[in-house]
Amino acid sequence: MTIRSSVPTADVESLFLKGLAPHERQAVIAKATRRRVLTNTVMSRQGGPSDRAFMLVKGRARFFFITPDGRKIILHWLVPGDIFGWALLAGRPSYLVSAEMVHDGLVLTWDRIAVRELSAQYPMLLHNALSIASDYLAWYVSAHLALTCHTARERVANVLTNVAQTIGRKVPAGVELDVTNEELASAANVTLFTVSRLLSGWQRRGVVVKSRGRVVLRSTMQLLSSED
Amino acid sequence: MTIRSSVPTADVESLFLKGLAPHERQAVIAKATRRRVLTNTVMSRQGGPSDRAFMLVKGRARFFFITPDGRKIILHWLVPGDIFGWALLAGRPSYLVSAEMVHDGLVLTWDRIAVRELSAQYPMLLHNALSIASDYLAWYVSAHLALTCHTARERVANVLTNVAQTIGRKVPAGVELDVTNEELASAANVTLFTVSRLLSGWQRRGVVVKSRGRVVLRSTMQLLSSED
DNA sequence: CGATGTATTGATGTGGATCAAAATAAGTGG
DNA sequence: CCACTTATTTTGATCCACATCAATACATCG
Repeated sequence: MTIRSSVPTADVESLFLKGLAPHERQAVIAKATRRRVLTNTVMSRQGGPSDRAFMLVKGRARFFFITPDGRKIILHWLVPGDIFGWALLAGRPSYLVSAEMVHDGLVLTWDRIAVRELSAQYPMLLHNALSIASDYLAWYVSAHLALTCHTARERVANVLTNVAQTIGRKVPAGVELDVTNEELASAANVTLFTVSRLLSGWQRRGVVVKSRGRVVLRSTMQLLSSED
Repeated sequence: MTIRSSVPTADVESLFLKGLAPHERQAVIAKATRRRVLTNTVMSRQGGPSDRAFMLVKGRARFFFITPDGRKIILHWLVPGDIFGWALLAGRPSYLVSAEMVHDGLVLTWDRIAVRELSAQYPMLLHNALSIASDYLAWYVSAHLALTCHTARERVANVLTNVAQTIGRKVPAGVELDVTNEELASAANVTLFTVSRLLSGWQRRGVVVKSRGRVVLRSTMQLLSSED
């Protein structure tokens, strides 16, 4: 009765497990509990006690946080193989941001004890976590850049291309994304209205096709070019 | 001829060396080369090949990066004990941001080989690096928050209090900071003019005292309160 | 069919950037 | 000590990208 027989978790490409031998991966995965999670489930909560680490196996999730005035800021989408909640691995008492499921899926969960044992036994995991952390820092540097010296149009365009790369589906007409205006607005830090106007402009110029809760990107990028 | 006899590097409180026994710290430090560095020296350059890791022993440094349109964005001040350039530790080919000295000081430098050996021998270093990385992520989350939903006044006030905590000197009149308007502007992401106007307002209300290249914070914080 | 969430469109407002010009301060060399 | 240069700061006038507000239209579903 191997793990592989029940779910194909060992097949997932994960940066976190990179450099481990197959039997080591098995050992790491064996220490986790598997759990189905539904859309909108919040796995980690910003400021909440960090007592678990997670790996997304199936489905989609994303990081977000809530501002003091109650707005929701979407940071980053997660795909299978990504880990989150590793505040625990870093010895941090509480989670930095919240993570929620955006489609039904499957996650692996390690508790405090498992994390301690694993990181002691496989230093490679620490190395991989550090490497992932540095990827996030890179993401943040570019987000910082975008916030400080890109226009609203540029930020929305960027979010669209990023989202297309992570959660886009290829369809005959282009790349299809399941996102609402509100989500785009939240990720690009603009208002609903600005997103609506920008998308309308792009649709008029044939760059995108809109429908409720969905956008199809035709050519990936003549989103810029300043005319309306 | 111990390291300690030449410079008191082992006395520096460093999160990076936390949890190591004294003789282990010695071993880690022994693998580094010590170097005096002058003000304005750029230690790591954004996008440049990451072939060294550093620890600041004496003096002040800071992270910054240059935007495509040539503006300089100041991110974070460094104090003795802080490490930087650990893109290397994370296996990242190039530095994420630049780091420059802002006062003369002293740094420890590890080359690629030393870093590889040390991280293999002392997994605790990886753990500490991960912990430091998560501190930076926390900083970035709050910076993101500030950029998206704080006013110019709030951001400048925040920068002032942060800077006061890291590079402030206590003087009878309050806390003295060596910063120019331009530096504050760059860190708070506002223009020189806005900084000037805000500081003037605060000085009129007796919260700060200004002189060229220097600010004295009297009471740490009635910087807010919306009136001019 | 109404009910509810999502998207559009126009009118108006505003925080802070941008531009222009001058004042102040600190250094430099005669 | 003064004339001269260069860096830093100030103050006012103007402008604009985008938020905000208000009203309406469209989709989807039970």
